Amino acid sequence: MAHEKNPDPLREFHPHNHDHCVSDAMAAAERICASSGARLTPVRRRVLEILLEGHRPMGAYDVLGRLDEEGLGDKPPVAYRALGFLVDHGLAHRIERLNAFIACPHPEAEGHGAAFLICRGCGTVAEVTATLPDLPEGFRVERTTVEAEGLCAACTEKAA
Amino acid sequence: MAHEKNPDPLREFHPHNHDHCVSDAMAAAERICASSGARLTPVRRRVLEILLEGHRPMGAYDVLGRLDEEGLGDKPPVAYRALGFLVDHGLAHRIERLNAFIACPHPEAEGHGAAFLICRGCGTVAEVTATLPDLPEGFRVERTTVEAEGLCAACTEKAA
DNA sequence: AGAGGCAATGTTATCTTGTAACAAAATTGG
DNA sequence: CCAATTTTGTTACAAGATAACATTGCCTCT
Repeated sequence: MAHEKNPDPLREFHPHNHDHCVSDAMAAAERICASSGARLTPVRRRVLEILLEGHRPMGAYDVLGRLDEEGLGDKPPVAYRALGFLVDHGLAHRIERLNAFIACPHPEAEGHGAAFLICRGCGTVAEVTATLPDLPEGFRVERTTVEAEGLCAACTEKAA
Repeated sequence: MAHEKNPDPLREFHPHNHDHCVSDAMAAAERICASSGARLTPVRRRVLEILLEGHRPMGAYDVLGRLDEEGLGDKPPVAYRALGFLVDHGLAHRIERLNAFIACPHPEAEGHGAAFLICRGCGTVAEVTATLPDLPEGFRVERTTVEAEGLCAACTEKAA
């Protein structure tokens, strides 16, 4: 078999075949856009690749810098629009604590409540699924932001 | 007895005696600072009052505007420093999705995981306690951000 | 009281992040 | 092909946040 259905939820914190992540996620993005009719235009596709290759949260202006190097645009709305598209379609997430964006490693599994583990040592962010516990009744939740900052295993050891 | 230990967790969304919230929270803040040796200086105290009176998330510049009206300062660091102090001491919280700050209604109950319900209809924010579900092992969580955006009961009715 | 140290404030300037608004081009659907 | 819609290009700014350094006030020790 080619790869597991449910890989290590913290693989972001370990060495792993990252090209694999990139190609898998790009293929998933193509499928998602094809089936929903959304248009994965060149800039949008490239921004997704940049996020995937970066493999860490990137600010909108970091992304814009990359686009500029490649002649794909140098004005803020270029980056913000592409990032907005990716977030709207579940292909990327915004990390509120960091004012940054990260590619979604498994966009086809969406609908789940995503949560993010942010290592303050190495800056790595892992996306995990975490259903919120019961909140009080009488409030209709539409979207959640769940982010946990702390230390990954490797950085915990280094700090000890 | 003067008041309940555990009032309606969603009281933010209902009419309630708000002066009561303010005086209770200010008294709690005084106690917390006194016992920890932190100094609740005039600007810090006034910023906390402003947040409590506003009773909703306020941007740093909203707060600064109020301070300016009162001759307490007109430069960004004045507001950011006071807000930073309040957040560090658990007297206020930062709402990441809104780039805004809100007073903590029950600062003496801290240590809990706070979560915020943000109504996109009326802009009201309620703080509730919510313990995060089990995240994967191997990551030491130090701080969490849990924010849920949606509609409160009143705004849900209005929209129907 | 005076001196030294530290916490808090005052101020300047700048940096980062994000968006409104409108014109031009490309794509889609009839 | 034409019209409608979406996407892109661009200008200009709004909003949010902090670095750095000077100054003031507060506490403590002798």
